[in-house]
Amino acid sequence: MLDERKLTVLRAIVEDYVSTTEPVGSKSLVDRHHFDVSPATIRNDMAVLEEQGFIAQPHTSAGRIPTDKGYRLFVDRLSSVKPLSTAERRAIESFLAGAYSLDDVVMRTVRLLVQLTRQVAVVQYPSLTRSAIRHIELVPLAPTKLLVVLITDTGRVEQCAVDLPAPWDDASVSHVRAVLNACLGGHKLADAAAMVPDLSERIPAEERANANAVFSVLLASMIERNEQKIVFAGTANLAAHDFSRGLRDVLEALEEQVVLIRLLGEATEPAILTVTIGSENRVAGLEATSVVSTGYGSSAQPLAKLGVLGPTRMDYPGTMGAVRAVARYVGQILMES
Amino acid sequence: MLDERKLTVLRAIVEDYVSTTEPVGSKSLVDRHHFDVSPATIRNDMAVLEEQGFIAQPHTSAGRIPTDKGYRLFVDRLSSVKPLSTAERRAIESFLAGAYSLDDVVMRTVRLLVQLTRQVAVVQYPSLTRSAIRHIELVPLAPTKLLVVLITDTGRVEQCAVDLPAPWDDASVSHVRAVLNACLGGHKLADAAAMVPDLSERIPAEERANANAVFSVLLASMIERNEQKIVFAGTANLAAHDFSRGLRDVLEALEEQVVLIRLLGEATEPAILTVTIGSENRVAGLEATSVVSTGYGSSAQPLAKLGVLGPTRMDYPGTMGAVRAVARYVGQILMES
DNA sequence: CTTAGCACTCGAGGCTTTTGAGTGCCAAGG
DNA sequence: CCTTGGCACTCAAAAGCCTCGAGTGCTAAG
Repeated sequence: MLDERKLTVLRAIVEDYVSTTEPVGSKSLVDRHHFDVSPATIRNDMAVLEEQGFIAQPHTSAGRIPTDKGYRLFVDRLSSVKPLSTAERRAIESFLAGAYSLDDVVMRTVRLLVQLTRQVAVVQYPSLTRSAIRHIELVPLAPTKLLVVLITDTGRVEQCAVDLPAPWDDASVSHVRAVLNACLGGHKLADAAAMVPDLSERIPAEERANANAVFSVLLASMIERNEQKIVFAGTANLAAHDFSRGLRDVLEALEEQVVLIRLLGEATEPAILTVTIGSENRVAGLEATSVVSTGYGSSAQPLAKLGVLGPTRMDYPGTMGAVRAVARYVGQILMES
Repeated sequence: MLDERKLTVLRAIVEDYVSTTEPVGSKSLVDRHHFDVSPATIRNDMAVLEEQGFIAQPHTSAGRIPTDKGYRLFVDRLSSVKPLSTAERRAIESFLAGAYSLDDVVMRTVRLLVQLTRQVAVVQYPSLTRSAIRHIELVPLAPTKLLVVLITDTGRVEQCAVDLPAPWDDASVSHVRAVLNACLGGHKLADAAAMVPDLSERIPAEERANANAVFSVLLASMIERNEQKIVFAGTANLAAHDFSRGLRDVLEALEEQVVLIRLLGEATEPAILTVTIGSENRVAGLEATSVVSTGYGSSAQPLAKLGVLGPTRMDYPGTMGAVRAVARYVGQILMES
């Protein structure tokens, strides 16, 4: 159906369109890429490609532009991830190495992606579920208000305020703190839920109400809520491309946490790049954007996802290279610390 | 120089221009506002106002639009802060009351301002200097790596990793932790610096190097770095207004922390609204934007600043009302917790 | 100081023309 | 059957032109 040359033509169309932003015609195609056939032949090929839905023309008498389906084929079969230069790799490495806290790592990562791709970068905070509990601190703020602070072996700190059902004195707090640390210390957060019943038994009955409030915050709020944490940057790069009237929609979509999380997709498996093109990501307002995303961490311990969002007309090989490289380094940094 | 009526004319021009987005002419002016003089008279007034630099015309045969200087006069003398409706106040209150952590308070605040003003909101994290130290936790991550966690009486938690000059055993860590908490507990962070020498004396000489590393991180990194923390949201609202080609510049400026901090201005005194109009804020790319900002917290304990950024053509009274109201509630929430 | 009258300006919007890149189709040649 | 040159055709974009009208400044009279 699609012979070798037709595929080459499609690849050429995508490449040219991405670099020039203008519909590409048969003539300029044979000029730029030294095809040894005539424009007329290319036109025939283009007619077929159009019939199959890989390219389209904005209007008669204009060149062709790739459709989402065309980009899809390009990404799947016609291109390969473009590795970064060693200079770029070194830059990534040194920039990330300077981070002094998780917030800082995430912040630097997102900026790095923006720099490398000149697009919008999205980074999800690493999951806590695989981390082990190092220390739990309970700080009374008021008679019925307590601050729960969770410190993991990866050096992360999470906090949350709890409203207690009843007042608590310092001694009780100390006791619960001791029990918590004794029982949960060293265990994975993911396993913590299973240990709560056992834990409850060790608490005097009259203090269970309060203790349970603490437990539930520990489990529900701190761990799950963290999955939702996500940041982005680089919106200025959107303004460069012309999203006709859609820029506003794109910006609005980006400010919705839920949308962002959905954008990064399901698969958390690191080392696998996911590309979602145009209408493939079912989000209102983002019909003209593509997302290149991947998980980071190790496959034994996937942490979370990150990615880049840009116009469907983007440099896929380059973007994929940048995303892959940054994901690797971030994973590295976070695993070793 | 400028009699009563000329001022009224200026006010009318600002109001009309803000609401219609179109240059306003003498005719429509007398129609909308029931001036009991003729358009010709207004024209004379407008000629004077233009001569003085308060208004300008985009081109001959178009109406007038206010200049930065015109907006300045309007804000200073011709308008008053528009209080929010009780419904809006209640909405603010209940929305902020639901916050469960500082991050959440800040996040909600910024979103609230975006909602109320339909512009870009900027919120600086509250300063730590006035908070008292409640607890300091030291968590060894590796032989020469330590996590310092600071918990304040306001329920805030700050963290920072430290690289130690020499390995440290658990006993030493415990000792330093105890000393730290004994000496600093209950004191303001602002006073902590003065207490370090005293603190040092209580540490055995062979451990001072490590201890000092911890001290310096506590002081320098955690407290000062926090001042830099700032978030914004609502960029989608920028797309609505037409910034000709400047949208990109605005977005770029917003992503620079330093710029954001500068935008919020010097004065931290709460209850005082600062308005910076157009070219008054000396930031490249923001010549066509105004900033309405104020401090929050109490005047006895100013916490930080927040504000709103929008096109110079903005509803100043309304925006000022929203900023003032939100600042009050946020201050309240943060002071009581 | 105010006002009516008037000539003047000039951008916005509508309409037409021109231009040229690009197409599809056909018939001839390999 | 694929390729190719030729050719008529299409149509968006750019340029030119015209008209319309809101808005102005000026002047002279009230």
